[in-house]
Amino acid sequence: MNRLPREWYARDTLTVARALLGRVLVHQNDQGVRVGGRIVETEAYHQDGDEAAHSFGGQTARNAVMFGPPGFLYVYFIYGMHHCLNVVTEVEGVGAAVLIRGLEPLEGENLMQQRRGPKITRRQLTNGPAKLCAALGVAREHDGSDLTGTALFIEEGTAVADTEVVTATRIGISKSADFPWRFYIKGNDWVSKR
DNA sequence: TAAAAGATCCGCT
DNA sequence: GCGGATCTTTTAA
Repeated sequence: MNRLPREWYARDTLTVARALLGRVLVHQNDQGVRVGGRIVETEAYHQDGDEAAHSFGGQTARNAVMFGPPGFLYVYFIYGMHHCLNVVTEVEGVGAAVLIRGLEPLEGENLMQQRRGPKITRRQLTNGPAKLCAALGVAREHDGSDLTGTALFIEEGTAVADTEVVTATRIGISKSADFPWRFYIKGNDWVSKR
């Protein structure tokens, strides 16, 4: 399966957020063990006019990766106990990224279960941004990882038809909350509901 | 130097 | 459905 090239990410953030649905996010360790899943829910964040974005108001030490070149991973720590995983978009200098909110498990489910705990159902493994981060074993040390590299990458998978895509407002934010910048696959079990 | 808010999840009611 | 856990980042004094 081919990995998406860097120029694929160097486009309009909303376009990339929509196009990421159906792609496969994979984390492969040194032993070649793969853990991955199909992206079923995303949210776009952009520095222009989007008060909810970390990049709104300019570059800081935390959000520096968002302003870097596209095709890299932006991981941040939130609420004192959770990590969230983003894909950097647009050309270098623009602070924009796409939050991955939902993943359908495809590979390495045993390892996911191990990381998430024994009482977790299959659907609870990855139906939320912090959950999929834990399931994939992604944390702050992966902030700034190259998505065109060999450890963390996104394969092209299968694009999703427009009839299967739902556009909605974003979740869990208080500012710019009415922007329809959330995309998910209709009826999929791993979309974080609400 | 301190304080408050935050792109969340889980367990209890 | 509601609130607690828990800590990093940012902003203000």
